[in-house]
This record gives sequence, C-alpha cells and structure tokens, in this order.
Amino acid sequence: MATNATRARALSAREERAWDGYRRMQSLLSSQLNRQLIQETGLSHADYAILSALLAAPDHRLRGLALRCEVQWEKSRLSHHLGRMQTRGLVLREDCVEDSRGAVFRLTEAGRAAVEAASDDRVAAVRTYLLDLLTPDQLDALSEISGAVLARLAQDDPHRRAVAELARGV
Amino acid sequence: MATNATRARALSAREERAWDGYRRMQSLLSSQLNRQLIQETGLSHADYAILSALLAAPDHRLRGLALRCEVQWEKSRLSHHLGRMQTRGLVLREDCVEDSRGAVFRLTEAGRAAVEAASDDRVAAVRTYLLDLLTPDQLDALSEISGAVLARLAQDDPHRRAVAELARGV
DNA sequence: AAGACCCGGTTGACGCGTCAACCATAACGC
DNA sequence: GCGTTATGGTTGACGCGTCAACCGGGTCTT
Repeated sequence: MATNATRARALSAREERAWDGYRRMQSLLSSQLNRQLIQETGLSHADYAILSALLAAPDHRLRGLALRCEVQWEKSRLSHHLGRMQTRGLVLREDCVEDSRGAVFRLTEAGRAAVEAASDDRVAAVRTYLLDLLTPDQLDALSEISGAVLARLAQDDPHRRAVAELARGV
Repeated sequence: MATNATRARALSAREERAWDGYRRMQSLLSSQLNRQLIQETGLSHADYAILSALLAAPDHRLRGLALRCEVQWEKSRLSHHLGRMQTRGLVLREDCVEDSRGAVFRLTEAGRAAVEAASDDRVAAVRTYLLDLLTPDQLDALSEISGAVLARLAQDDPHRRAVAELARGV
C-alpha cells in the first residue's frame, strides 16, 4: 500500500471548491435530514427505506432478496435491521413457500401507518433543505452529475449496473 | 408527531429525478470512497479527517475544541474516536497548559506517515469517482448547489453559520 | 471568597453496519 | 440418488456514532 507509481494530479481551485462543497453538504445534509426524520416520526432513514420499499410492493410483502436489491444493503445488515424492526412491530417475518430457505417480510399495520405518516415530513424536509433551494437548471445539473457518477460506479460493480441503467432510463 | 397541518407539495418529475439521483449517488459514492480508502491505506474517512486536520495545524497539534470545529463532530464522538486512534498509535493526547480542563492532540510520527501516504490515494479516488467525470460547468454547478444548501443549513444552526460563510468566501 | 453557572472533555449504554463464519436448503453434475 | 457447490438468510464479534449523564476546572456575580 501507498506505493502507487503515479502521483495523482493535485486539485485545481475549481475542483477543490467543488469537492469541499460537496463533502460538507453531504455530511451536514444527511445528518440534518436523518435527525429531523427521527425526531418527527421516530423512523430512521434506514427504517424509512425499508418501509417504503415494502409499502410500494404488492400486498406489502417482499422476499428478503428483493428487498435487498431495492435498498442495496449487505444481507447481514438487512437481516439485523429487519430483526430490530420486527421487535419494534413495524414488520413481520414469514416463511417462504417457493423456497424454504427464503424469508418474506410483510408490513404490519403499525408499519404502514408509520411510513405513511412519515412520508409527508420526509418530502417537506427534502424540499426545505434541498429541492426548494435550487433553480430548475440546478436540479437538472444535479441529476446529470449523479447520473455520471452512478454510471462510473456501475462500471466497477456489475451488480450495480442494472440499477444505474434503470436510473438513467436506458 | 405526524400532525402537521400543511401537506407538502408532491415532487415534480424533475425534482424526483434530482432527489433520487442525489440520494443514490451520495450513498454509493461515500461507501465506495470509504471502502477504498480503508482497503488501500488502513484509514477510515473519519481517521483521515482527523489526521489531515492535525497535519495542517502548526506543530501538528490541536486543541480538542479546535479539532471539533474543524471536523464538525459531536464532542463525544471526537473523544471516542481519538481514544481509539491513540491506542492505534496515530495520535497522542497531552494536557493543555492554558486551560487545565482542556486537551491537546498531537500527530505521532506514525500518524503523519499514514496521512501522507493516504492523501494521494484519496485524491486519486475522488478524481476517479467524481471530479474527472464532470465538466467545468458541472463542477461549478456543484459548488453553487452546495453553497445554497450549506447556507440554508447555517440559517438553522447559528453555530454553523461562520463555517458556511467562510466556505462561500463572504 | 462563596456559590452559581458554564464549558471542555470523558464515560457508559445502546443501536447500527460490517466482516467472517455459519446453517439449511436448492441446484447441479455424475 | 449422492456428493458437491451455490445461495438465502442468520449469527456473533467488533468498531463506530449518539445520547445523556457526569467530572472537574473556569468564570461570573455578589
């Protein structure tokens, strides 16, 4: 390690400014959104991701694998988190009939109520701290930037390729 | 909770696209950069932040408080993390003479070597997965977007105001 | 000078995320 | 059919991040 042959070009002022801004924004924005969500709804960003995936699913049930694809988590993370959510009564684990090693997770009534209550706060917060601050041009610029970055990331990880392409509408 | 009077406007297609892209990018990009940094240098993103702040400081020493301002962490997080870094030999804790409740943290020789070795990989990774993918216009757009968001965040938290203003060159 | 309050920093508990090991079942090769 | 391998999911250990409580030394008021 640390024996790379090529020395990386230093950052230009413009690059420095962009990177520093992005870094700062991402760190503060995500903590702000997460804190606010937890405070107002009792759900973490992670909870919300799971619950809204389940909400969108037919019959509010999803195979573990499908859920994993949806949120792009490691399987152990998903398992741990679903365990905790189950004890909180947000979610229910059932056995899978097609594949008896599999598991199916279902939204409980409490879980459904929680996401639905939260989604509004969520949208409002995202508006307040991001979307409403940007011009239409900036919104588009942001989409294009993320598109480029996601495409590059997908290049390294074939697993993610489908996801990124889907996001770009390919 | 969840009893807000006003229902938030739903997202337009453009907003939806921007938010979804940003969310995905931020999640995958930060995990990619962090994983890569750890793998190649043995330092986490958090370690790197601390060490580079110390490296930039005169005499490679910084008051706990100053360090906290620099990285914008909760004090307990800083304390815990510095404790771990100390046992790893990256950093050294000394008593403060001006204020005997205070603490001063110093970069060890090993710590200095580690950051310096890492900084190159760091820059290369940031180029690969972000900066080199963007046009100059996009770099500027990113700076402006983060500027707007940071300004909004600062508005809520007076503590952060100085930092954001500094970042915008006010 | 004494008490109240403030502030820098630490501690402990707890939920989270990752890694590696593991278990059970399914799919494959023969 | 039987052994092998691949796969869906769980578990345990460990480092991390947050919250709330705490400690001890400054500071301010009177």
